[in-house]
Order: sequence, then C-alpha cells, then structure tokens
Amino acid sequence: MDIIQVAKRANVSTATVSRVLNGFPGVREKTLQRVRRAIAETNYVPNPNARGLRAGRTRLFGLIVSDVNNPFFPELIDAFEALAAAQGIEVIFTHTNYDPKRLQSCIRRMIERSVDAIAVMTSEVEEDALQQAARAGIPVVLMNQRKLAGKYPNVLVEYTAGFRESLEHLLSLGHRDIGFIEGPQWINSARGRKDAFIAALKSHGMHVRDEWIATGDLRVEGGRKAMDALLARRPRPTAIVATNDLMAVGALQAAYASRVRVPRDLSLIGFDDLPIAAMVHPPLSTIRHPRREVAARAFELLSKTVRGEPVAEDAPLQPHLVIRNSTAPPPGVKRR
Amino acid sequence: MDIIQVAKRANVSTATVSRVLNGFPGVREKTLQRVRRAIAETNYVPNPNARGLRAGRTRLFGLIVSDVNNPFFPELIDAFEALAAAQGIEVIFTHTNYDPKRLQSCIRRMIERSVDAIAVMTSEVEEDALQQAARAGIPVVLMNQRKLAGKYPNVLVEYTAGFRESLEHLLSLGHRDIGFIEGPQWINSARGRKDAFIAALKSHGMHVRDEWIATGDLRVEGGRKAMDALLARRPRPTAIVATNDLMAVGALQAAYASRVRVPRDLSLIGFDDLPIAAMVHPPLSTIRHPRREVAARAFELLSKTVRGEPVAEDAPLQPHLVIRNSTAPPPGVKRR
DNA sequence: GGGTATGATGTAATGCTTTACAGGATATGC
DNA sequence: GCATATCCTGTAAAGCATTACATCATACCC
Repeated sequence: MDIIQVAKRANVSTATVSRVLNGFPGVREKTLQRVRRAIAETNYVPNPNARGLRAGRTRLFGLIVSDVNNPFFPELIDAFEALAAAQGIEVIFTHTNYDPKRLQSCIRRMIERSVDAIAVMTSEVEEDALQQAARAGIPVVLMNQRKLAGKYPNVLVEYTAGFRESLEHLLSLGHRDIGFIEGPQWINSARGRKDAFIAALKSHGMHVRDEWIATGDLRVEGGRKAMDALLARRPRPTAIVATNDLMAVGALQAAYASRVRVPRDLSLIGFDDLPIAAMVHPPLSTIRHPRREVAARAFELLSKTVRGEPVAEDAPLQPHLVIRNSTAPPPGVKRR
Repeated sequence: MDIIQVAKRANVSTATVSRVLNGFPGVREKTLQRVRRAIAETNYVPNPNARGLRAGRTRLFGLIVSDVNNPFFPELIDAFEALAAAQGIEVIFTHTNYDPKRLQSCIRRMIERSVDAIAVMTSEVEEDALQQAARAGIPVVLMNQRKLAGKYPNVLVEYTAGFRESLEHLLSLGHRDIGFIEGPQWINSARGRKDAFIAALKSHGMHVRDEWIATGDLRVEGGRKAMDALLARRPRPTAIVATNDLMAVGALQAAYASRVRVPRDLSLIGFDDLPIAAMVHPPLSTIRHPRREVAARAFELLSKTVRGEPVAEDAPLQPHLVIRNSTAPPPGVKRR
C-alpha cells in the first residue's frame, strides 16, 4: 500500500508515480515536481519484490568467480560492484572454487533469484551450465574463454602483449637466457599464458629451451618447487618469467633459500600484479592483468544487453609490464 | 501462473503445494509424494519475488565489510557465503571503504532490497546507520564493537588471549625487550589491540617502554616506517609485535633493507594470519584472527533471530598464535 | 449411529508495482 | 468555432506465492 500513499499525497494515480519513478517521459513538469516532493517527503522506496514480480527485471546481477580467497579476484569484484551500485543494481556473488561443475549450481541459484544478468569470471567454464542461463533468457558474459568466443560474449585479455613487454625489458637489460614457470597445461589460462610467452619469444627470433621450463600448480608452493628445479639446471637461465604472481612469490622464496639473490643473480617477472607483488622483497616486477577493466567491460556489456542495446565486440584488453625491483642486468653485465 | 501448474499436475490446490514447499506439517504422506513428484517433474522453482512480496521474507542477507581488497575479509566473506548457500540464502554485500559514513548508504541499499538481516563486519560503525536498520525491523550483528555491546548483538574477539600467547612464546625464547607497532589510536580495533598488548605485558609484570612503541597506518608502508623508527632506538628491542600482518610485512621489509636478519637478529610477530603471512620470507609467526568463526557466529545469530529463536550471548572468541619462522631466541641466547 | 474433535485440503484475499488501454484535457489546423 | 491530433493522466489487470479462514472427510466417543 505504499505507492498508493505517495500517489494520494501528490494527488495523482499510482501509474503516474510509477512513471516518475522509472523516468518515463510524458509527465508534465509540474506534476513531476509534485510527485518528486511527495516521494521525498514520505521517504518512499519502491518494494523491489513487487517490482521484480511485475516487471520481470530485478536490478540484480550475478557475479561468479573462481575463488574469493585468490587475491586476483577482490579487485574485480570491487570494480564490478562499484559500477553496479552507481546504477542502483545489486550484486549477488558466488564462487566455484575452481570446480567447473559447481558452476551449474551457481548459475541455478542465480536463475532462481531471477537475476537480470550473470558475469562468469572464472578461469574455467562448462558450456552446459551456460546453456541453463541461455534457456532462462539471462544474458551472460565470460572472461577469456576463447573456446566459446563465438557463442557467448567474452571479455578478452591478450596475454601476448604483456609477455612481449617483459621479454623486451629483459632483453634490454642484457638477458638472453630466459626460463619460464608454466602452470598445469590442462588449465585454460595457464595454457594460454604459456602459448603467449612462447609466441613472444619467437617473435624475437628466440626459441624455447625445454630444460628451462618447469611446471608449478599456480600456487606459492608450486612456484617454489619449480624454481628449485630450474636452479638445478646447468646452464641456468639468468631470468625467469612465471605464469602468475603466486608462483613468482614461491620462486622468490626458493631463490632466497638457495642463496640466489634476486635481482642480482637472477631476474624474475610475475604475472597479474596481485597486491602481494608489491609487498614481497624485492618488490616484484610483473605484468598487470587489467582486471578492473575486465570487470568494467563485463558490466558494461551486460548492462547494455539488459537494456536491449546492441553490443559491439571489443578489442582485447592489453596487460602491461609493471617494473619494480626484481629485474636487473644479468651477472657480469654492467647496468647501462 | 506457475505454482498453479504444479497444483494442477498434482491434483491439489496451490495452498497445498505451498505447504509442501515450505515444509508445513499437516499434509498427508500420499499427497506429499504426489506434490513432490509434480514439483520435480515440472522443474518448478518458486519465484523469489512473489515469495518475498507476500511473506515479507526474502531469504536475502546483507554483508557489509570494510574493504574487499583487504586480505582480511575474503575468508570472512567466503565463510559467511558458504553457510548462507547451505540454507538457500543469498548474500548481497557491500563495503564501506573504511568510511563509517558510507555505512549509512550501504545499509539503506540493503533495506531497499528488504534483506532479512545484516551483518556489519566493519572495523568502525556509526550508530545512526544502525538505527535505520532497527527502525526497519531488520536484525543486525556487529563485529567487535564494544561500545555498542549492550545495544546490538556483537561477535567479540578477545585480543588479549592472542597477545598473551605471543608474549609467552617470546618470553620462553628468552626475549625480555619487546617492542610494539601500534595503529592509529582513533581506530577502534587498533586501540583495542594495543590495550590488549599492554594488558598482556602487565600480566607478566612487565611495563611498557614508550620508546619501543612506534605508530603505523595499518598498511605495509606504515609498518616499514615504524620499523625504521624502532631500529633506530638504542637500546633496541629484540622482538617486535605488530598490530596487524600488513604492518608486520612492512616491518620485515624494513628489517631486510637495514640488514637486520629476522629471526636471527630480531623476532617479529604479526596479527591476523593473512594468507600473505605464510608467503613472505621468513614465514611470519602471527596471531590468527578467527574470522571464519566470526562469520559463522554472525550468520548463526542472524539466522536464529530471523527465525524468531532466542539468541544467547556467546563468550568471546579466542585468537591463537601460529608459530612460523619469524621468531627465534634473541642474539646471544642459545636455542634451548 | 449421532455428534464432536481432529486432520487434510481448498478458496480467495493479500502483498506492491508495472503497464496496456482508455479517457480527458489541451493544442493545432482550417 | 469545430474537428482532429497530441499530450497527460487514470483505471484496472497482471504478476506469483502465502495464508487466514472455510469446508469437507475421517476418526473417535458414548
């Protein structure tokens, strides 16, 4: 009975109040003022349930990530949420804990809440789960799922650009012997990053030395072990690029434990620019993953789709190198 | 028109379907089965908007934290969310960015969404904002707001216990000269932690040496500066306890930069047990803040209140020391 | 077997907003 | 000044589940 009170106070019908509320055109200026004042005076707030019930739209977006505890995601969540808040949209979010199967239930929960749109910002997705959303007519956007690029809108990040920058940085310092810590190759993003690194090498006429590639589990511990493996190789690379910052941090620890000084004895570059990259010692040079921009694009895209506006395919986002203190000329080469 | 379809299929009225859905007693076993099957066969899911509209309850909880980007919070969010999910409750969450004034609008947004309950897990709160919720009849729970302990339910953490443990640990290693990195004293939690540290000292008959206390901003940078200040003091403490892990990490860096080796030359203990504490070198001994338990208690309390069950005041939670590698006997004292 | 207590189910009102459609007022054209 | 187009506003249905109350069936008692 509440829009009714406002209507009475403004001496109009509920329809007119609703029109004002939703910014529909065709309300006389004078009436508009009156209604606005009545709304303000009564502190009236439309009931979202009634709104959702009638209009089908809930002004609720879903956000699915892999893992809140992974320091990669908070910024993305933050950015997404801030944009939503600015438009009076609320976000409910869940995480799959890296299990693509859990995506199914995450999406079901969101459909049950009748969200208007879903951003699936996980590293892995299963198409089945997405089809649920498609059937329910809920727009979806993915992050870097090239496999599904044609079928679902996708925010792409071009890893190659970042690796090229870091490679050029290392080359300019004088490095020629560059190792790589890869992630498990059955993981989408890990494979993509390795491919990008190799492509960057090749574009500089360099080739891959298999013995300078070690595998880690994308976590700190994996980086540590991979680094131990690489440090045992002879000859040894003078610089190492890691698939992500967590492994780079692990690598740093392993180096420290082996009394290999970074950057004096060995240069190290991460990927992602997690907050931790700036906190370790030495602060880690790393490739910044543009996750705030990813969130912004994802939100923008969903937002437009919901409003029925056409969406254009955007050019992939470019990550960039952030130079800190973990890189220096190789041993024996003077700083220029 | 959807509960109607189910009702038709099961040859009952919508009222009966609703009863089954909500687990009300007084439905004959046979009917129950029939309705259940009809629900399953039609893949029926009640419309949450209609439910919320009619019943007032939305099965939506609000969670307000200070800052998603602060690594303290993800675990808390995670735990809260998991419990909610298990009960078919969705969580919308916002953050104040440490600005108590933003709490007002955060709570307003949640009221507008007619959440059933709100967990305010920020380090600072303004009572005005809470009153909004009270007026709207929405239960609220706070974290460690002793000022408001009588007025609003509160999940308390007893800092003293943690500091006592770390002090005893340091004493047993042979330390007698213990410094402290405090946070800004106008911040609730920082003041609470300092008071607790001092209380722990006193309970061991020790007193506070003001020149061994330095102030930081609770962030890494602040810890670095505070450590620089402490390292300049003569005599110098042989062990330092920091108000939080971020500052402890900064302190570690400052020590490293000054060629003071941790733990050989100086022992260091943090507070919170952020993920980063285990990642730095050396891994940081720290007092684990029981944030998963905080989330669980907060959820439990809200959940009970919503169901109308009486809630008992719980005993404060106790943080405990996690010993890693940043503590050792002071220089000149043999390890026992 | 008649009457009442108990249990199971149905009927219909209710919650609040949006929106298709209708209707009244005003402006425009001749 | 009359007809018509345009603009503004109102009426009422629809959206879906919950729930107070009514009704019907069954069980129980004497």
